[in-house]
Amino acid sequence: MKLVQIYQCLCDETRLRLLNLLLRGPLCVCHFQSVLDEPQVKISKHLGYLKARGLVTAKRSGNWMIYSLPAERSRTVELKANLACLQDCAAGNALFKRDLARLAKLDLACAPVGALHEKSAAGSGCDC
Amino acid sequence: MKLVQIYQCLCDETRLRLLNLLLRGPLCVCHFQSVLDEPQVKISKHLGYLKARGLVTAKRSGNWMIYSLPAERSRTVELKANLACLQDCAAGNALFKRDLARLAKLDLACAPVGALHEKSAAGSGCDC
DNA sequence: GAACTATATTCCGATGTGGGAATGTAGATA
DNA sequence: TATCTACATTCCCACATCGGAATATAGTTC
Repeated sequence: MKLVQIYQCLCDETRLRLLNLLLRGPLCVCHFQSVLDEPQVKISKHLGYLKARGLVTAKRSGNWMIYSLPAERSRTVELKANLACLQDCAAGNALFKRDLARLAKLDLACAPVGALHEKSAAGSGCDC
Repeated sequence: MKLVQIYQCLCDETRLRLLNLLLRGPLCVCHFQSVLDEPQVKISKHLGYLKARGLVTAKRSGNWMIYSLPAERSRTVELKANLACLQDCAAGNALFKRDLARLAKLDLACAPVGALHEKSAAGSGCDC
């Protein structure tokens, strides 16, 4: 992946917010919708943009699509550096912090950490 | 300056090359033209784009326009972090390294470090 | 002032992007 | 099988961007 393509992925605020959340771990689309409070088509298209360029991966789990950052070991040096930089910058940004706070609440209400939408989990799915 | 605006400035290869050179110090447009080997209008427009968004500053010196990065102290945390990240990434990139090598040759042939196009300098201008 | 140099701007076309409304689809559930 | 849920895709429009050709401008030199 070329460096400029990484920046092209980072040059939209919605995508920055998605990546900021993904830095905390895998998430399904309904989490993004709930945290960002944006229309489904907008979220889905930006996730598709990131996926087409290799900045995120997706796997299906029942009705849900779980998005993740590529595995640490498979990230290029440039991607590692820029994701780390994004995380640093987001730490001082009100909007990004608000998103993380909302995510934390969702995690409590809707999916235990590490068991996103697993059938074996307590609930019958995602009510977020 | 918002974080996303920084990334918008970084999402074009020509602009990345310009900034990579500026990380070494101030330069005039003819240096950029010579190093990048791109048309004058292309260089000038991308410099204008960066200037309009505060990523570079410009001052006139005779016929020449000298472009610089904003003073270290006036850079936001986000800009500092991303310029440092860019410099790291560029260090491992063939094109950016080639640009720097070309710049080094120009510096020898055409302008002593720190005396870019100064009238008090030896030559009568820039022959790059 | 005329000519020249270095750079910026304008005009134009091609292309990409972002957003929303509507529709399609894969899998689960009844 | 029919329906429902979660998500993706298509179609469309508005708009920004990129690039080059041509032109304009600021400052220098003769």
